[in-house]
Amino acid sequence: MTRITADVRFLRGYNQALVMGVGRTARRFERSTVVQATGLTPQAVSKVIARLSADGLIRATGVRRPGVGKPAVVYELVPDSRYAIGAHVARRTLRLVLVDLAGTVRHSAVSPLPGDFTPQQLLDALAAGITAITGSSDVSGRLTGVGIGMIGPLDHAHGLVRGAHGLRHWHDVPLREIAEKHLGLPVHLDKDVTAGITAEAWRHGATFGDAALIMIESGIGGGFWLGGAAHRGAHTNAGEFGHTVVDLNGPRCVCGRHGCLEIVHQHAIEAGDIDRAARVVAVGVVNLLQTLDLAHVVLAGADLLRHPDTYLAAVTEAVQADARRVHWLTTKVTLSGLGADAIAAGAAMQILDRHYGIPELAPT
Amino acid sequence: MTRITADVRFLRGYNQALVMGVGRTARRFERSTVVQATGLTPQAVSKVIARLSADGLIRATGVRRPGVGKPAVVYELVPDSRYAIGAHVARRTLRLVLVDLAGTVRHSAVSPLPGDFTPQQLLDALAAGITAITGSSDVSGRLTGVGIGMIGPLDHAHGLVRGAHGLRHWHDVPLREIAEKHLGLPVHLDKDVTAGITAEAWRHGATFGDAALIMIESGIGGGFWLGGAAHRGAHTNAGEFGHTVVDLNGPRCVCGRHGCLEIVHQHAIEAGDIDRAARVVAVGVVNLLQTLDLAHVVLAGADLLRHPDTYLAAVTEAVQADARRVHWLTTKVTLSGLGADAIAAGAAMQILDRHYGIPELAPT
DNA sequence: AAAATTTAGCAACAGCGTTGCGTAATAGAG
DNA sequence: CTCTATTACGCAACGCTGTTGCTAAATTTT
Repeated sequence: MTRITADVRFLRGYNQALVMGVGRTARRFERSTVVQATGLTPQAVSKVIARLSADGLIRATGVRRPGVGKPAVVYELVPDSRYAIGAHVARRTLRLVLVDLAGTVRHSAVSPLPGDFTPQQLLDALAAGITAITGSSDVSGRLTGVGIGMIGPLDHAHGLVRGAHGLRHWHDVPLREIAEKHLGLPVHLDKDVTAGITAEAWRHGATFGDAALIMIESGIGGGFWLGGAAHRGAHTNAGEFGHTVVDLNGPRCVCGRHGCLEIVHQHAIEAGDIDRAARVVAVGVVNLLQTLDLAHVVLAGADLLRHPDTYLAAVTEAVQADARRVHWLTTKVTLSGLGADAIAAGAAMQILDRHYGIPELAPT
Repeated sequence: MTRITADVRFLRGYNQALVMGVGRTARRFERSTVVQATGLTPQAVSKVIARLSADGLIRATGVRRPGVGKPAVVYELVPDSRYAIGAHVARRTLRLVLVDLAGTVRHSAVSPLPGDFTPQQLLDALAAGITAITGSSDVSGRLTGVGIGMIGPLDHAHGLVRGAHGLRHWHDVPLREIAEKHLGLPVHLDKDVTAGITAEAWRHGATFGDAALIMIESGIGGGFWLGGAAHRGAHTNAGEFGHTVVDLNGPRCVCGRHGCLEIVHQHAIEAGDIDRAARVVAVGVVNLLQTLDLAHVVLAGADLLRHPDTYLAAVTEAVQADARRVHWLTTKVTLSGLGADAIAAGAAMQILDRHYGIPELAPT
């Protein structure tokens, strides 16, 4: 991993992203808010605000009278100033969302995908769906790109699908490249779970610490947010959390090992014992906490959302039991606030992040 | 986690750190090497090299004749220009090392610690050991600080030992503060495993991708290097890898759960079955790979080093079996090249990192 | 000896946040 | 009403970064 040089443009993007982060988190903000949140000098904040205003990303919306002194100008993000489209590619469905600069899902639509669909069929479905969305909304000139979240394995850096689980026509498909050509828009390709955790990080803002998204949807996966960024691993293959062994003498899994979290969970489901299934997931989550020490755990996925309260209760209880010995070990457990849109919305936010988020210093 | 502002001093520190990284990795380097490795312009590299030379951190050491054209000046890091002391605090021993700017261990000494030692006893042992080292080596004015790697739980950001496993006198001890006062040097406090993985990252340089250090030494812990930095987790408590469940129906562990990696491993050891113990660790390592997708796994720790080849073989085999399905999933498994010095040396490197490593943008 | 090639630095420049200071807008005191 | 204290905020100059344009030096090749 060769690091890239940092020049003054990095500073510009970085501090600009800090201010945008404040704007997304707090609906309205003034200069002093930003000064406190970022540590920038008031003068620097003025300059950044001037730049962002000129680009139409934020706007003045009134004044606040603090009692004595000149009233402070109140700013707000302009949600309609930029949009991105997010796609969640699952085995049989394509979910498309339109997300604005504030992170709000403005449109959401699901369409079926042909069984064992080909790359061309996906491209056609994407193009048709995007046309439908841009036709019904006025996003002219403000669409920044398309984010695609899908099952792996894939190579995020090169936009390459190495081979999607359960799909035959997806071996070493350069999806990003052909999608950009087909759609005429910048495309970002990532694993579904990584897109999902990005959405959570966006919604929570700068206060979002290390976190994981547990996704239960025809398999169990994990998306990670560590040190202020998505963690993808050395080969964009992080998150195969369902294939960690929790029962050395357990049943054989499709991956060849015995007692994977996923197969143990599945057996409980097939036995009709949702409570036990939820407790199995809880064991896996506590394993994650022991290993990574997370501040947040977010639960998501279609199968999980069939019994959200059962899973939430089991995981919460296990996490609290684990931390009971000490007062300082606090971890929040929540359901994803975006529901079924989580992955698609996160994929869209990854596009917006490319322009208005913290610039990367270490590419690849 | 409030991010801090980035100003031009960040650029200076960042690009300087890139050049220092090249200097540590390649023993000798010239301007064109740095240009290629960092992406900086030749002129920028000249400026950075001028600054570093003025500080005595690097020096010209000759010329290379590339065939045609003006010969290139060859530079090298000046190892003796800066030193740091590293301390590895275990339950019954204190290991102190002197590390130079190149990352070489120049002195190493182990002294016993009293059973159930107190903070004051540790401070005295530290002071005595440091005096012995500085007495026998000429490090006057070039000692940058003391790094302490010890068992947790602790609070890295505030330099606070919350309570060390198995030690009674260590509850909420502000070790960094009192050690800085007692020793008159800057002190960095971190978990042993985090210090250990930092040492590996230093030795491997910029090419070191996501990695873990597995430490087996009266317990099983893990140190993580993710996204170009040490991963400590939300409460500096990451790495309790030994307390992840791998056998749902396994024996009860001291932590209250059943079938933790650590207790299953310990049972195998007690049964005299080292091979089985090693395979248990291998299962844990593969679990990590599935979750985090690592490029390197480094094995370390006193107990592991009693049977290094057995562990290395078992883990290597399990990792290769896991990756056999695909060609692109490559993970290197190695023993720590620093042996028993790994933790102490890493703690020292954390001090050097503070001055000459990549500056942090997101403190706390 | 002249040309080609490679290395390296000087000087001017653009862009960033910072500092110093002046100005605008308000509330409250006299 | 007038004056003062207070708060908000921007202009201008500055220091620092890496970048660009160009010149000079050192060596091999022709």
